[in-house]
Amino acid sequence: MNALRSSSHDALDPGPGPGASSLDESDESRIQKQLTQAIYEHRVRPGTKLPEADLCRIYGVTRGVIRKVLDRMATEQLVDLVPNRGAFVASPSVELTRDVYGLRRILEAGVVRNLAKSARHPWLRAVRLQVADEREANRVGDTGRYIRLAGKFHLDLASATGNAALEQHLKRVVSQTSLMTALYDVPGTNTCSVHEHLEILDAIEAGDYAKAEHLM
Amino acid sequence: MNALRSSSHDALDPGPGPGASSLDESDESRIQKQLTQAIYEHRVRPGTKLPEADLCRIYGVTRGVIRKVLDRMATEQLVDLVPNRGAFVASPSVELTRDVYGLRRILEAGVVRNLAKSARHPWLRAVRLQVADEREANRVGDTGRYIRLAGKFHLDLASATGNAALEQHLKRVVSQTSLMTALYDVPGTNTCSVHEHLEILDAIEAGDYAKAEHLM
DNA sequence: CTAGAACGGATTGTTAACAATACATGCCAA
DNA sequence: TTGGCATGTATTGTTAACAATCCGTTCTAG
Repeated sequence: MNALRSSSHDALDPGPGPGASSLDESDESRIQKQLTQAIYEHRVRPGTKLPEADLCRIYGVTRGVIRKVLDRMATEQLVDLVPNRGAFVASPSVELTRDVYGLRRILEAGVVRNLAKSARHPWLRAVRLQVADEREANRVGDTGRYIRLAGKFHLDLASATGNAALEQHLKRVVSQTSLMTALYDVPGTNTCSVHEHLEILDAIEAGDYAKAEHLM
Repeated sequence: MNALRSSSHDALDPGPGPGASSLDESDESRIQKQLTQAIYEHRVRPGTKLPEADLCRIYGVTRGVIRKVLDRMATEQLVDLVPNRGAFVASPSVELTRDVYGLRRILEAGVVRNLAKSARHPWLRAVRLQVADEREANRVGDTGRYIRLAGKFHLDLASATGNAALEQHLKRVVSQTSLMTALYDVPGTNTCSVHEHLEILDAIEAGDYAKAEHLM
């Protein structure tokens, strides 16, 4: 039996929640976002097969659209595309994991250094509130929400630099990172604790960018 | 008249040179490499239209293949894909140019820092020889070869770190950079001189990584 | 009982025809 | 002349049918 068929409210379907996506968005980007988020939030495990027909039914589109989305996500290394076998949620090797974490350190350090250039940080207040949400989600046990917010924290910092290219590349790396935690982390441990996030914000506010860079 | 039709040995066709690509490579990746290189070497200017039918004739494949390649290159921001209008060689804005150069600095600094971890650099000899080629290409006026080698220099350094993810992301950024020099550089200036490349290698060999990082 | 070949169903890959959109040309009126 | 409008052509976007491949099952021989 296929994992994707096993339930009617499917792991890939975000449901018609209140925070619906914008309506003029193309099918392709909408589906790609939903699928990416499903992988990101560990709702589908690495190695899970993603059959075209199932995705077509779930998202109500034709195979052409699904195929394009899968191809794009393959270039982002979020899915493995095996010829004549289909698409699978990617299972990054340990070597790639090491490399991506190394790259992530480089990018995050770059973020902090860029933030150090500006004296004022008007976004700090909003991010602090979000970290509070993050803590709450973690306390309640809403892992999907927690993972999403924990990732968004880093992307918000990148966004605060105003460097769109940096933000884009970090986004890709953060997505990959989530796959790797799904594979190699012991379930109990939290790789990136709420407390550490608060410490980072404190260091930035205090102007201690060296400390912030180290905490990353 | 279309720029792509204007000549029989087309700017996009690398010709059956001696250094042919491997034969078991898929059409898609082969064509993507050739098109990317054509853009990278400034054989097609930013804004040039890339009609599907022409590309089909040039590379001898069907529209499906071309379409997939163009879509992938659009995600890399090497081409702009305008709905119902077609594909154009990308024309990055000045803001994006600023951002990408900022990101490139971050990545190149990361490369040098990673290189600083290892005491010996057996690849240095080979890269020095390549820089000699680079100088020769520049002297003779073979701009295509010169641009290619100048870019390869940076990618070789990234490759020497052994971090595949870092190398991949830098590759993307370097490709974009080439588009930007085509747009915003005065023709005479060389953004990245051969002399600077030699200085960087000297700094690395001397163990002065701070200097190498600064030169980048 | 096991290994291997053969078959059938299911899934992916490709193509060619069709639909939709945009662009150029020519026409008409002000 | 010039601006707007209609028409025909060229180009892009989509779909559905077809082809190729793989996987699970069954049958057979050793």
